Amino acid sequence: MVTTEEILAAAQRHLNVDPRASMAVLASAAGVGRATLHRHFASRDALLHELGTRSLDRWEASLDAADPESVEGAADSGDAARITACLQEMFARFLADSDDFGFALTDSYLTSADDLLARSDALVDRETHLYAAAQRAGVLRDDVPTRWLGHAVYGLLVAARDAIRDGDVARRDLDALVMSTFLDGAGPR
Amino acid sequence: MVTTEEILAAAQRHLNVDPRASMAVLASAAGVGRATLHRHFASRDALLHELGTRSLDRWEASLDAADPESVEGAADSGDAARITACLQEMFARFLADSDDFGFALTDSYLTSADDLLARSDALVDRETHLYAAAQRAGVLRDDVPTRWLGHAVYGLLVAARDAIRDGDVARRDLDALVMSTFLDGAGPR
DNA sequence: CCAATCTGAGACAATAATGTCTCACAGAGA
DNA sequence: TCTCTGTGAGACATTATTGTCTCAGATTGG
Repeated sequence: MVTTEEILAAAQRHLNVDPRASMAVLASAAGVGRATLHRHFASRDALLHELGTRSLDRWEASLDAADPESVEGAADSGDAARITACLQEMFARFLADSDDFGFALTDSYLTSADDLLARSDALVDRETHLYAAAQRAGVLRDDVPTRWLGHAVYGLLVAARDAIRDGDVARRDLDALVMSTFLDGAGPR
Repeated sequence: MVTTEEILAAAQRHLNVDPRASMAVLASAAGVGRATLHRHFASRDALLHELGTRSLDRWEASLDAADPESVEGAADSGDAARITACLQEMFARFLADSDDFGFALTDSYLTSADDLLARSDALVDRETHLYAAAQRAGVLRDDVPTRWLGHAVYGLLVAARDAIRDGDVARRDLDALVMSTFLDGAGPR
């Protein structure tokens, strides 16, 4: 028996490649009849909305894991090592999510529903606060807009997903690679 | 009168937001009747294919501008400054393309047609050679896979597009910001 | 003014997708 | 064996999309 989770995973995987995939295609991609797919999700919109919700849930959990409140405290006390560890943890979770959940942060079904969009904005704000704290603590450079850091992280996540997809980077190296590229860049050591 | 170029630009802009946009939507997005849209592009596939071709043309032109052959030569002679300038030029062109053309590098209509996919692969290889030369010349770190550098650049282009879209970075600062983030990272200066 | 050209609106048939439904059937458990 | 639940296949009406076509009106250029 195919679980709802498996259907969602298959759907996301497939929608990443072909955003126009129909319910019939999504059903067979999940190894399930079209009727069964409709038993899990009344409509295509419902499926997309659930996919968006799951993505935001993961994102939120990753932010929780980074524990922004304690980061704020650490920023005040200048505990750079603590903040670096938080960032590392958060990145690792982002990467893990993009692993087994696909990668839906900016995908189209996120920007379609207002409630998802609002939630997404709120999470962006939370994450931005974290980067701002990191800047104050001297962990991240403060000569660039704080929000740029968030975009750069997102971009590196895209890079990580693509690199794994193409087999250009081993999964076990990915966390360190992303963190190192983010902090140190690609210039000579 | 609306030119084919304007139609393509509008279509790309719209498809970036909603990949499922119908011909009717694309037509009105371009401020044009549906019949007129079909006069420019016989089918939806034809439109998508043209969009993909244009993207690859731009990409190729940017690679040409970076003049990889001379980069190869510079790598051998260790002319780091020359290579850095090539990278800078190429990035600037990439960013300019994402400006007025949208941003279609990995979009779905690229991966659908075999000829576009093959061309894309060839361009990836060319670009990879450039990064490899940069690594040999000591302009880019050589402790990471060469292909990772390409993915990282692409990710930063995504970041740049999003940052501009959200108004988080001024356009005039973008080139330097992307270059600096790529080479130096986001860690403290 | 006039002709040639291009346009948008919309009719049209063909096709694809959606959502609902029924039904036969397989497997699990009593 | 006998339910019982869930499944896949597929029929079905509805709607959306596609691609083609015609036609009246606007624009352009002579």
